[in-house]
Amino acid sequence: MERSNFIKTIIKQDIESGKHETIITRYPPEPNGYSHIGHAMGFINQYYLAKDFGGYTNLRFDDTNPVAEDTEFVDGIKSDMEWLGLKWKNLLFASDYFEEMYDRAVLLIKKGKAYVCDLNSEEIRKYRGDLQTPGKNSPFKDRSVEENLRLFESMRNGEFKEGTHVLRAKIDMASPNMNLRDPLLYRILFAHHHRTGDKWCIYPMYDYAHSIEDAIEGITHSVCSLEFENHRPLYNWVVAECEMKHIPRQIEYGRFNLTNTVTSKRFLRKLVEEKLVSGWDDPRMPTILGLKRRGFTPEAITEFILDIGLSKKGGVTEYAMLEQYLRQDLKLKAKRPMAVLNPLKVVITNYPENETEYVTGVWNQENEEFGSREIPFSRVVYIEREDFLEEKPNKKWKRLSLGLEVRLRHAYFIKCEEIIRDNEGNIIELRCTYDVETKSGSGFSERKPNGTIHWVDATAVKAEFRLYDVLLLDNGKEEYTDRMNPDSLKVINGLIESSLKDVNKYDQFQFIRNGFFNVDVDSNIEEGLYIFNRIVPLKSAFRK
RNA sequence: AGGGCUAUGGCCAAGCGGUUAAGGCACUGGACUUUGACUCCAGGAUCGGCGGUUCGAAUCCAUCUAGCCCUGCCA
Repeated sequence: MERSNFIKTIIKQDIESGKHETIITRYPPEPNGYSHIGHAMGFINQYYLAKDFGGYTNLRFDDTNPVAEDTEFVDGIKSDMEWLGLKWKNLLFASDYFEEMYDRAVLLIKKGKAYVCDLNSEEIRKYRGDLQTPGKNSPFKDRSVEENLRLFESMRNGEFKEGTHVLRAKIDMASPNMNLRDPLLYRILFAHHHRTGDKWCIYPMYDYAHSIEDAIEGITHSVCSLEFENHRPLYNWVVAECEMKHIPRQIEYGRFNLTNTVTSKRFLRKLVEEKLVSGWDDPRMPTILGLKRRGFTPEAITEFILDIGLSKKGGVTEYAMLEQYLRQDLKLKAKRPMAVLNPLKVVITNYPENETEYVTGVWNQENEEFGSREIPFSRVVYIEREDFLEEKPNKKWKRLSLGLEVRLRHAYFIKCEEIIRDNEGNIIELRCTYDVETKSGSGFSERKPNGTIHWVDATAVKAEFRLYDVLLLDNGKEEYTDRMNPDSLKVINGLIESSLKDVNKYDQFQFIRNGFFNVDVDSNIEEGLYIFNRIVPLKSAFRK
């Protein structure tokens, strides 16, 4: 069924009524940090909202506050968006419009709609009143147009210190909407801008700048998050009073949240700075950098975001949903080799010594394009420790136990005959026998094994597995700091089948019965250092 | 003299006056299975509460309740 949401409904109506022919949206990040999955939702939605109707999206950096912004983030955000596979029509910057914004501000002054205010920030706050009390007019509100013009030019020319003067819209100090109590339009900032350098020392505020940017670009639907609802009257005021030809429409939707993780910029930075994670690209981070390194795919993320939908109700989506979209996407894309994370040696006593045969394993039975590989099989193999229990615990146990028979996937049935222990009683080896009649593919059907387990042979290669879990626990605590999952990363050493010797970084696999993994960038294949990130475990109906 | 917004099954979310109230995720059964995976079948809501309008309301009106946002020279 076609996805539907309230914004698409609005757009559809606007097209049917002839209000718009081409739909133009924009993704307006501020280049002051790394993007995360919440930002991805923003761009993905902006992109498809336009694309679904044959329109396009602009990527526009909202660089109106030089104090926080930097080119490093511009480049980072661009590459994040490219990785997601989203294409913008125009790459733009708010700073491209500084001159026009200035001219429009002069127009506002001439119309008597804006004035230079000499109050300092504390005074402005006092004059603004509060939620219950109306504000008072600034004593500078009634300056003459000429004086305002002169003062504003002096601001631009750097004749005043920071904080001494601002340009304000003349609206209504008694408005119940705080945003309309003569909001600031320009402030003085002697800061070096990453694109305009030192050309300007006055910078427009968001509400003023954003409206003009949208209008200049002909944005038809300026989609933003809920917290800007109260700003919409100001947005419309600026567009109207600045006499912009094109009138964009701002529409707000509920921002996306995910359980068991954070997208708070402040907290993410804290994680990095306090080394609670290895960096902005730590595979546990919800940053695009982190998701990429973890092995998440742009396709899964996009489908997930699009399926969540858009509404005016800000909700929290369960992390399990994202996981399932990953599995679905990777299912046919990944080969399905075998890896044993926690090896237990098995000696097949009735298999001839010094002999090796090869068994055929299809890479992915649901995607024949991958073909198959030949897996060496001989007297010694390794199985997963947890696939063996001395006694079958219950009728549902589908693994190996003493006296029981299981199939080694792609190979033979083996039967456990004896357990070898060390001095402390730990199981260190299993002695089994195999049945040559039961070879995989032979059509043997005389009896059923107690299950099928994965294994690796003696030529297996050592590998490190990094098993990730959610960053935050649901423990009822308020503070993120108190919700940190101590087990968000477990590193274990195991074995991968030797056919995986020539993998490449970022290659994705489904290790049979263990989950989806990718090759971490920390790997050094040439030197035999194999590191795998668990992208997501397989679902499991197994219960103790 | 506060204002704005939201409320549909555990989560997300369609629905726009007449439908047995879509779908996805989760969960529970069951089938299948050389991955306890995948796949397949089956299972659950009367729509925040109370009134009203209407032949008919999740959809319109009123009111109540709950939650979120707004008093940066941030965006």
